[in-house]
Amino acid sequence: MVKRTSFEGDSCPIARSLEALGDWWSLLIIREALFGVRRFGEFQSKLGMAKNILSARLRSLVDHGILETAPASDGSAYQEYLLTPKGRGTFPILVALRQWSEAFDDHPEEIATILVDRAKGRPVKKLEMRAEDGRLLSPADTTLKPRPARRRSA
Amino acid sequence: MVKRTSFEGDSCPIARSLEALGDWWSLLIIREALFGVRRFGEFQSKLGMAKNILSARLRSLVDHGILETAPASDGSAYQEYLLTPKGRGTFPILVALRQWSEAFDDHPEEIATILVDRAKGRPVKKLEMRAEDGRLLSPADTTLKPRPARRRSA
DNA sequence: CTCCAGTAGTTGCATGATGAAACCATGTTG
DNA sequence: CAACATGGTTTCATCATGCAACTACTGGAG
Repeated sequence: MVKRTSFEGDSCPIARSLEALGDWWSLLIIREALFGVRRFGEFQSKLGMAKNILSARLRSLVDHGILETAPASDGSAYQEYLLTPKGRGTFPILVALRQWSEAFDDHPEEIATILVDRAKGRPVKKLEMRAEDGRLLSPADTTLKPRPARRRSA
Repeated sequence: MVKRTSFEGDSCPIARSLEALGDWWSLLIIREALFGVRRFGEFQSKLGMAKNILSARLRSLVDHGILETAPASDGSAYQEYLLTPKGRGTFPILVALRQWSEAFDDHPEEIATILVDRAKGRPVKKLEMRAEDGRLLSPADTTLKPRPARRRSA
């Protein structure tokens, strides 16, 4: 069996995220969902992707608890795809991807939109990593520790 | 011609990021690089991936300006792969992926490591989205605006 | 009720991407 | 130079992706 290697059992949380989100279209589907897209046909026309792939991805995202299907809402007897809290929790990931493009893309003039604070209409600040006490952290200021085992004693 | 659809010309910055980072192994390679991995064989043994795929990904990451090849460093006449500033700029993306796993994974007990502040040994805070003036923003507090055209007048 | 159009998929087939292992080129060691 | 390690490329089988065609169901017009 050759199969694409799965990261499912991997102990690295990044690999585990990619197991659910790392497929070619998944994050773009979630992006559309965050914009309010709910219907199959709407995803399909906005993303311009093949319907079979969309079908497979939607099912995978539902299986991973990122989307859930709801029966209707606009009268028609079809179903729609709604983000779960877990799905909405991907927002920082999308913001990080967006900001990385904005900062490093070779052709930033081709980027059509900017993410702004709705109240002021001003661009949002870059995501910052901070310590518990609020100190700003750079990558070099961080390190990995083994996860403390959850106590099993009484 | 069938070919995987490319997001290269897409105006969405998220799609543009995924064009460079969205391949199945790319972010894990970058994760290792951020940990200090530099050599082909070291990537290969740590990630357990096929050498041909690693070779293709490394080349792609170099082409995208995320990694660069340097001639030596440890005496041997081989080359090594170093992160560029653009590559190091992916750190928030990896942190966002990690935190999403930590927050929403169905089996968080399988996650082996936690990212901590090196100085205090305490977990880093969750990434926060803030307005220019420092107000904390939720997804609903943000919206997209068309990018203001760069003035071409004299 | 019947016909027609639209929505939401599924199925089939062609092709690109991926994975495992073998092969190779170069440098390094004895 | 022979033997070995490093850093790949090539080969081939399988998986994933993409496109088109097809089906099932819904809703509305006549």
